[in-house]
Amino acid sequence: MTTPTQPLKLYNTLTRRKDLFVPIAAPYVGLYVCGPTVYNYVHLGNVRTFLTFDTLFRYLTHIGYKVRYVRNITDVGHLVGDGDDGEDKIGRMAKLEKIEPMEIVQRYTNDFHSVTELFNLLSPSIEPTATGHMVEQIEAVRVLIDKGLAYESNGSVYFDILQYNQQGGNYGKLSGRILEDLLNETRDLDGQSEKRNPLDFALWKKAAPEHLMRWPSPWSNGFPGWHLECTCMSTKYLGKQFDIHGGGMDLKFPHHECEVAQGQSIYGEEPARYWMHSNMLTVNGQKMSKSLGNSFLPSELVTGTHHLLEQPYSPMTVRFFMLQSHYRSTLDFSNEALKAAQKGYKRLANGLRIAKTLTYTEADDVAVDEKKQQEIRKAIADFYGALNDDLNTAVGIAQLFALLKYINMLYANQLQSAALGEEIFTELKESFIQFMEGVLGLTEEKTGSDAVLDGMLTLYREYKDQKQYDKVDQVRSYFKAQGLAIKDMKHRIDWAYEE
RNA sequence: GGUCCUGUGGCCGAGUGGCUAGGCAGAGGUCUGCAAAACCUUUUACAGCGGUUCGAAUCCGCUCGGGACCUCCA
Repeated sequence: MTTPTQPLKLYNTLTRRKDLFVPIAAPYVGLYVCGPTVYNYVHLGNVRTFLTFDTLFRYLTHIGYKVRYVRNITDVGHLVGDGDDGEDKIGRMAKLEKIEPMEIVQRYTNDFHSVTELFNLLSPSIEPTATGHMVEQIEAVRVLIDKGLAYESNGSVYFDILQYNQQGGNYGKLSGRILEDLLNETRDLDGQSEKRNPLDFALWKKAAPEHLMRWPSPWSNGFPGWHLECTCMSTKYLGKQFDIHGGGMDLKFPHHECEVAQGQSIYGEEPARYWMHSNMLTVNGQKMSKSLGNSFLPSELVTGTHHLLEQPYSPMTVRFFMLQSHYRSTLDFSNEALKAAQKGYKRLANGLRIAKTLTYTEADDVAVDEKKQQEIRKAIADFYGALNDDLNTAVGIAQLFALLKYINMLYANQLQSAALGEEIFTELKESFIQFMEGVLGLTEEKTGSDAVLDGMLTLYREYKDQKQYDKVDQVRSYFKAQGLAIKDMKHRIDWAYEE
């Protein structure tokens, strides 16, 4: 195991600046990401967050870290509606459809997995579920009560925020909130008599008689609070304190704030050293969310059936589209932007296909082109520089296009491989393939069978030699119908992905 | 209302004090049976006003616009 040498900087929500990433125990890295609540289909906004951390996982691995990537499935505990008197989301769906809660969980977990596969998101090292960690959660509640940081009320247990701060805690430090402000804001909403303070959040909720999902506990038959599962699962698999905790911007408060308070209280240590938050995907400037009804399902995207979509877009097009922006910026979803992304992605995909076929040819009569050598070296170095700078995939992709130029030139015989020298040639080829597939997760989307295409291409060549241009055009149409174009180069004929 | 983010060329989108981001679209060229692809060249910019500075898209202030969180949310 070589020690990673890339100086990676990550924007840390805790410090509000880009911090040099130094793992607790290099080369090992612990990464925890809040996964989906499986009560409905995941939409494209959700995908953006998982894509962000997929990229982080890939890059950390690429530069030599051994990453344990934990991404949970929330299958209980989320409340519906206002405050803590709401119903469990999964339970509510189950009642609506008259099926078992775990059937709901299974259905949407399956859907989630098919979506991650669609977008080429790598599987996490561990994918724990909240229901599978009931014992740990109950134990955590007990510890908090013992420490005087939680209290029972009517069979439910709440985290005592005022007490936490009196004991030296700093509720609000992650999300940048001031406790006094929070208290002022919530004063009016009071009406939740079970709590000592409206800010207190549920660790354990007593289940109402009609509530389907319930577990026995010392306090009541009930279910755990939403924030507790992540605390229990992250620390169980990554330790009391681990390297990186990620999630969507909208989880910063209260979810992650509560996790900090819980972890600090239970273990006496801040749970994560780096907190990362990815920004929202927007539609016409507004956050994409289920509740606003402006969300796209991945399936709608691929088929182009959503009323806001003018055409289908492939998963890799979307992946490329998202990677072209920085993860901390909002990204607006529009047809025009998607169409542009589609063309950009196709060019890169062609480059990938080509790069894999390139071979080095020695030639004594070809002069070495030092300028091009330097440009290639610089593009590769700049790619790392971009990713090291808080995962700037947008700038990274710009470097990919710089490399692409040389790959295309080599392929079209506009540049001899000998002009680069074997070392640079190999670096160019290997880097491009690794950056594309390994780091950015961008792969080719094959549309036809190679054997058939090769056959058609042979025909094309024959017709061309015989100057039967009407037939030639027919073959071209055949390719075009499959989203492919024929490339006529001086030294050879091949096909390429087209829009 | 409180806290915070944001406003870049036709479109998307990087960029935090001086150096061409990039993609898409547009224009011209090389190549070609014609195209396409590829490569080369190229047009359009930093919301407005004021300030700091030798110098600002980049820092500060104000104005206007957009958004997020404060309640479930990736």
